[in-house]
Amino acid sequence: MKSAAKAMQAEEVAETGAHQIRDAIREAIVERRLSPGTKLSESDVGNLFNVSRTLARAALQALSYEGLVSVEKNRGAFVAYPSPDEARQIFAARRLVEPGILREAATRITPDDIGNLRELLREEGRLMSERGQTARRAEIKASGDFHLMLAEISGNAIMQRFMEELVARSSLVIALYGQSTASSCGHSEHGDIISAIEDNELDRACQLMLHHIAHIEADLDLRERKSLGLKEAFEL
Amino acid sequence: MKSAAKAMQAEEVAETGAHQIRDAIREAIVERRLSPGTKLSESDVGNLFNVSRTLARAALQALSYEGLVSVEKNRGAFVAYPSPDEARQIFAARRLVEPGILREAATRITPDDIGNLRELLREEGRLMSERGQTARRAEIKASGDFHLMLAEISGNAIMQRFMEELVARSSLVIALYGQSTASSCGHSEHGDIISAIEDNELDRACQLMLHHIAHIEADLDLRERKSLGLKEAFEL
DNA sequence: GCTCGGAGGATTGTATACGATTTTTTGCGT
DNA sequence: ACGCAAAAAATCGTATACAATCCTCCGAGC
Repeated sequence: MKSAAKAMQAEEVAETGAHQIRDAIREAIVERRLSPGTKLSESDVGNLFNVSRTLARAALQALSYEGLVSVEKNRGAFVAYPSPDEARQIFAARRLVEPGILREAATRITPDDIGNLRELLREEGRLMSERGQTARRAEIKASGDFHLMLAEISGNAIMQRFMEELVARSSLVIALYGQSTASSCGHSEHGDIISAIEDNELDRACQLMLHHIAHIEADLDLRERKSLGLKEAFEL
Repeated sequence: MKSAAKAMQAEEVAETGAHQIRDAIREAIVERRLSPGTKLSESDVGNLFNVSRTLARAALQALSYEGLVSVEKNRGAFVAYPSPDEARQIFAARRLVEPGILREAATRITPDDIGNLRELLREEGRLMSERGQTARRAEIKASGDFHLMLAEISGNAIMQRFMEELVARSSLVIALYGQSTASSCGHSEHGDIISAIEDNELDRACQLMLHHIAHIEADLDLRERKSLGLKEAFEL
């Protein structure tokens, strides 16, 4: 999927250096190697990648447009810490757009695409059975890639980019509010959706997608954690 | 709408200076004072706003994330010149998300909101009957604001931001491919949609929205204009 | 002992400087 | 005159420098 996506999307912005840094940090965030709230100082980022603050800053700026990083004036950049309300909005957005993307994708899907999707699924399953951090991270990415691949198949680069943003932000939300340590994305549900598409049961596929998203959301505990950094943490 | 929108959205990024510049340029693009393809050199932008290239660059960068400006490596930034295919994708995206936004908005809409919408409509109508460039520009903005206000009412800041991007890019597309010099957005159709919402006829409202978008799109001539900058322009 | 205030350090905001790349111009040769 | 090549100008890419702001910590005062 990576090469295909890059190819059709045209390289657009480039911005040489900042691009790589942005992608590297985004990947770290999505794979949850960077936790929400972590400070990303411009100097540190610059030193880490051996570039000047100029580029580090540009990368952080870019990530803030995607909602993965929040920069506070004169205070610095932090890995985004989505509020429960933001989390709800992210999933509401996904419920709103994913059925539409699915419908669009279904009208253009080729046997090749289905092959690729099933391939991705197998990979996902394989990772699920493996142990270890790296496998867990790869699994997180793979489960998101399923949704992204559908967006890619839909042929609409704009919706694809939007979905990339939503999936990435979802990863943050799950990191923050997810309860089950299990897979972030019901694996079997992905397969069911593909099957429904194959069988040309569009409406059912959409229903499954909605259920799937609701499933992910149901695993969240979206109560305001007011950090209780006050004395409440010790009283009682 | 402006103050309400600002208030609920939280100021987020700030980035002080670049923010203003970005907004100013975006407004100029959306109101079509800047034509697609116009070069926006960093120095010129900087001089124009009396800031350094650093901030000018940041603003252009930001606009490129919104798809309003395309920056080409080592060549500079230009007001985006959406291809016919891009144009189709923009409207496909709108058809995909606007009904959903409308549904969401309908469940939360208050009498106050309806009042504001009707107010906006009256303003739009007033501008339509006026002559002159400034009136035309204000009308363009007002017709877009109708869609944006619905997104705002929906209460989903993420969808709202996405719609802002789509509406802005639509303006570029219409500037490039629009045929009728008339209003870019069927004025009466907006009113019909509000009425349908008021009457609680949700499905009809969505249908009207889809027709409305199709209407706008139908006014476009999306044939590849290969600029015919060659001799073809004079042969024959 | 606690609070308030200020010096010091750290970090961001913005400007400027310099090297790299592209575009334009100029001038030579044919 | 035309075309091509090299120099000049313009513009971007990145680094560095300086100013402004914020945070920390220490000391004076109550």
